[in-house]
Amino acid sequence: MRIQEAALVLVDRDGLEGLSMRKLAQELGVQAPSLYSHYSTKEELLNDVVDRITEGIDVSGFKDGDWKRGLTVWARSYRDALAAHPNMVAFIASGPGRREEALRRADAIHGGLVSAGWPARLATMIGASIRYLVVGAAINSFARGFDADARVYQDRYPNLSQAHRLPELAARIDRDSFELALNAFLTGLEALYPRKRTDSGPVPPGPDGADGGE
Amino acid sequence: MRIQEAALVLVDRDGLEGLSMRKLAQELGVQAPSLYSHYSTKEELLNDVVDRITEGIDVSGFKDGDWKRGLTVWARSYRDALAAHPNMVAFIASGPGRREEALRRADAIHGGLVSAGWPARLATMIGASIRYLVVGAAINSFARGFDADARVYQDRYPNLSQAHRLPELAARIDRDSFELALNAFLTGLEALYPRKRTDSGPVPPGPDGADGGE
DNA sequence: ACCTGAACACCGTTCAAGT
DNA sequence: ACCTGAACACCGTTCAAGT
Repeated sequence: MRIQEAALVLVDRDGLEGLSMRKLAQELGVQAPSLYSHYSTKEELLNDVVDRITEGIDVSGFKDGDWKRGLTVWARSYRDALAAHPNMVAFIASGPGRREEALRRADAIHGGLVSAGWPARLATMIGASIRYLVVGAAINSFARGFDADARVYQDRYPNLSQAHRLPELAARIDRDSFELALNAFLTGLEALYPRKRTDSGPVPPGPDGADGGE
Repeated sequence: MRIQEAALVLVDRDGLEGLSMRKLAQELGVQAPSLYSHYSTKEELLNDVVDRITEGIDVSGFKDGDWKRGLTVWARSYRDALAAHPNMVAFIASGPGRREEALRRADAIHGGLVSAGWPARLATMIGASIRYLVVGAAINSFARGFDADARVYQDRYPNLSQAHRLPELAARIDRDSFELALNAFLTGLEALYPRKRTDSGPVPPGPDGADGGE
């Protein structure tokens, strides 16, 4: 749909609160109420935009029962997808998480972990943990909002030749911190729940019926 | 200030977008423009509310160089502070992080890690990782927004007697996932950077001057 | 120093009416 | 099925004026 694309362009350029139905309509050469012929609400439109972004997330890394690789591929592509549209992160994160594409992918993750031998309850918690890291990293990004705050950093680092390098430094810190967090989490997970290579088959489900629908 | 308290009550009750200057003024028995005698902007008022929430975060757990305990105390009280005001989380997270109380506490964490023997660069990354976990957990909370979505869950779990227990189940999954993530991260951190008990003294700073001001 | 009424430039959304 | 103009009930914020 052309509407979603125009909306995403506007959000990327002007921020989330820079998107109004009137401005979006103008960009499309139309009046604002016309948009309600296609979407019954602004939120519905934004949810479609989120679905479009979510489509780029790669959950196919679970081949051969390699859950560590599956999680790493997922986490990195998830983070990349959010980092590509930083102004959408707050909306994506604060939503109730009931979006179609997100649900489909969450199911794939859960399935990948379970068939790699993790009990359902732990699979749910592991999926949640990775989401914490990805969303937290995307939203707490040091590089994000840097431009708006440039003066503060210049005060801290009065050396001008350093100041103009701060954006790339911030991006590096963000990426390194995320990789450290992901790496340490996966390493710790293996240490806390050691498993023989031979019991990689499916495990009987636990007694808990509700694992959160994650 | 009475204004902040009233604002926080309104946000807790009606959500972040349920707070308007007009409604806040009405709650205080005053007209909206009067508020601008105390705050020059709505955002400035909200930042003060955030500072008030942040005051409850405990960064005092670093005594005796026990960095693992320091981080755990910090992370849990940080999470508790956010969970107490879920409607504020999106604003807290999306902000540029230039708030006074938050900065003071970030400095304390960094100092605690460095005097426990961590190099400055790693200390920055560890602090960022914990923030990812806490903010991600607070914003991706399964319990948050549950009420608004009750029907979806009832469809998934048509058993009524289970349905009314879902809020507590969700809260449990949230807490367990957070504890798993925190525990695995700290365990993995120790595994990736093993250190003798004897070199717990301060370590000479690395060659990198800018660690992000975290 | 604090408050007020009136106003400005915006919002999301509805609705009757047009094609 | 899609679009329009007009309107409704809101916003954050400014400003001259009052005490």
